[in-house]
Amino acid sequence: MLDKRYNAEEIEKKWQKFWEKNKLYKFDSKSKKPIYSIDTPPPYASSGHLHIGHALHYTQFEIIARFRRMKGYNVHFPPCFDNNGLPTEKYVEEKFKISKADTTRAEFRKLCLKESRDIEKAYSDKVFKRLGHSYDWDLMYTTIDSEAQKVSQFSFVDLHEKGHVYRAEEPTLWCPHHQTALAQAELEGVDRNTTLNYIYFELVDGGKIEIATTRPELLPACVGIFVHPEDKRYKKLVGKKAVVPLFGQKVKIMKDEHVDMEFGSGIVMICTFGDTNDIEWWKKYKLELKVCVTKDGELNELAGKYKGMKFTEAKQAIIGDIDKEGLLIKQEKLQQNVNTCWRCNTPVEFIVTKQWFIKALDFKKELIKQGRKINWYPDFYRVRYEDWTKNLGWDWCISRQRFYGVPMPIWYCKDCGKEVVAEKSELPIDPTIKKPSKKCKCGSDKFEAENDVFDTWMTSSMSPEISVRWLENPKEFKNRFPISLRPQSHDIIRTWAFYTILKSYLHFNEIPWKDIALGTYILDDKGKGMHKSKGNVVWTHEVLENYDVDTLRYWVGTATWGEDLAFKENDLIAGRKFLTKLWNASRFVLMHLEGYSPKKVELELMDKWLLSKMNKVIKEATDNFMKYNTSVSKKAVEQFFWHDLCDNYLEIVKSALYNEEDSTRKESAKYILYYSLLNVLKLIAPIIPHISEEIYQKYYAEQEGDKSVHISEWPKYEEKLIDKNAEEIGNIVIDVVSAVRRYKTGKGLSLKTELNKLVIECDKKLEEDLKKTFDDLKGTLKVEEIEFGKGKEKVGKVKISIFE
RNA sequence: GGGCCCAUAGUCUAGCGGUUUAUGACGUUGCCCUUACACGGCGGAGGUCCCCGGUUCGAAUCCGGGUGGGCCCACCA
Repeated sequence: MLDKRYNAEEIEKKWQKFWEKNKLYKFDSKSKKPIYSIDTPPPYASSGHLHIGHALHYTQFEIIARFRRMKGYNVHFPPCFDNNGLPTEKYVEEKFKISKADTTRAEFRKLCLKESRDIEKAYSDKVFKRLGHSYDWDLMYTTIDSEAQKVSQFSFVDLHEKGHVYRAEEPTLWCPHHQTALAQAELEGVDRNTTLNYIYFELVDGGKIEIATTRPELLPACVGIFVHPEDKRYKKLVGKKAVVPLFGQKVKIMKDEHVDMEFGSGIVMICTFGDTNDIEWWKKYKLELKVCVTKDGELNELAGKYKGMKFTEAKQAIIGDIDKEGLLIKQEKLQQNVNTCWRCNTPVEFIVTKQWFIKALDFKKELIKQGRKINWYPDFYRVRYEDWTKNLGWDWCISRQRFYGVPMPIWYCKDCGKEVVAEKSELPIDPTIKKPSKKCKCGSDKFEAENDVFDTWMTSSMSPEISVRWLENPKEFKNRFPISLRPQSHDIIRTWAFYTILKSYLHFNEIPWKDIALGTYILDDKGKGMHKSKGNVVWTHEVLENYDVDTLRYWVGTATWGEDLAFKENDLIAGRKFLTKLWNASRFVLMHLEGYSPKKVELELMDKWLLSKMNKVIKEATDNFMKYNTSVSKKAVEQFFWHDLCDNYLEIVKSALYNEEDSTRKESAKYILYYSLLNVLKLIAPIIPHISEEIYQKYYAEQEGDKSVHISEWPKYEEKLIDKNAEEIGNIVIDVVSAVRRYKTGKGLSLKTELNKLVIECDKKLEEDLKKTFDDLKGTLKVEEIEFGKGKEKVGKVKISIFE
């Protein structure tokens, strides 16, 4: 039978090995069961990445996988890693103190790949397996695998054929640190203080105007000036020309309603490019293009003597010179929110480069419609998706000037300049290594390979297709798409969710998944986001040094999907206590069930009471798991187990169980104990799989004939076992028990103190049924005699009197 | 500036129109070694259910308006 203490470490390892060895969680492609597939988020395979928040989020949907498996689904649950992206590249650069400029693309990629393989192994063993996650490891994929690359490139080629991609020379969001183009979704706003400089511009025909700017370093690229059409102060300026200080170019003054008369002097200068507004007006009024910045964030020859200076340096130098010329009027402090690269927080610039785009703006309406076909949990996050989609301002820029990533399968003809996109059949391909299979249409066979790689989301947005092997098995794919569930975190709705929905729409005119569930977002104990840079990160392995895996998982079970949760170590204690209670109660129950096999028997009233409650709990737990309300489900089970089963039912049947003689009471109690503990184990197994497996294996596995509790059948709700009458009588019994306990405790008496007589006064209609529970009551309360009569103290629906 | 979410005892949380004199846990406190569990049991104390209006016979629960927090987005050159 069960040991006196639950030895977590040993038991966790034992069953993890058992599950792995028996391939318990293997997806069965031949099974007739309905499929439940999960589009697992590929975690970054870069070191020091997975903190307690990841353990929380990944375990959260792992619980769902376990539930669905028991509920009779053929669960398709692949593990995966994202090793294709800037984090890996940056990490390798830092670790080996090299930059992508010092090495060849092939060499660099090799280093990246090795690094991520090591980390994947470490994460698999030390995080995911350790947490008891039930992936089918044979389904593992990573985003740099050739299959993933193939899907990613295939997607590009397919969309190119469909006319949904284009290459354009456009002002593009640019990260001067990473030296690459970015997508709108990769921006992060950062508040900062800056200086608003008021500068004089001289007018060509005499006089001067005042312009306020935060970016004086862009003066060399100034191509126009705007005032508001209704602004009385400046109406007469429209059509005139002004001279840009220091740089001398003459620019036209124009009018546009977008000018804010209240801000600064009410006159705006346009530089190519300081912000999105500049781009808008540049396009609208077909202004000249003047580029004064380089790709690494310096000024170029257009800036004359300021050439080679970094922006901040140039800003100071230029303002200094303007001041010297007596053109600086005043300076004001200004709170500003600048868009920065989300990975390095460097403010982004707009640089005109040739980049590849996937069309998104044309499909806004359809994408919102697609979003509405998907079930969002919680539902309100759909609004966030719709807001993002509605407000999109740019098509998706997918080319990145980086090394480590999926190569773009394109060449350019050296003679006619036309682009040649790879054939679907030759994917995956690295155009820098292989040449096109055909000549260019112009007859030339000289090509230049595209050196860019895809935006990492180009691959991530295909995770449903990769995970269910779209290209490997297109026939099967049709049956498996859309996927059942996308679990993800809410901060990447605008990227991962959006791009995935977009891709699935463009390729298949289909939604990628039926459900999308937003996991719990972790905060530190003070309610702030966890960031390595803030030093407030809690690591999973640290927590596991002091707490068992199931204790941690129990805590995960209390988290609500879609809400934020502050990590407080104290909250883990509840789980630890629960495990102890479950262990001890199981010891008690199994002790009495030794050698027992369930047989149908006549049930007593209190048995029916428990059965009725149990069925309600089964229904509640099941319904809530179906809706991803893990915590509600868990709470219901816990309540039933701890209070109804342990505190009340076990105490009530205890005297019968310890009675040496076999009795019908003992038999019916055993029958109830058998099923109530079995069902509790099953209902809680998805959340705390190790301890429930241990208890199950010690007794139930043989009785029930299942290899493991985790592939056993989920408890069925039986409406015919809901018994309102038994519940009413049972609740009265519990009230009476509680009152007598209160009486004894109030007098400082032990609960086993014997009492002489208990008198109950109740509705005559209830007497007959209540009488049936007198034997249970006598045993539980150690009372000699119970009778109906006048009661003194009101206890719920009845009155009682106690005689010592 | 726009959108979304949240607000319940010292802390976390359930309830989301009447079944509630608001649930459970952590913490706190008194009693009890009760043939599973003292890592426990039985009790107790602890709450203007953020504020102001409204709807209703009835509001923690619905509506409107505040206040405070969080998140997402936009943005002023």
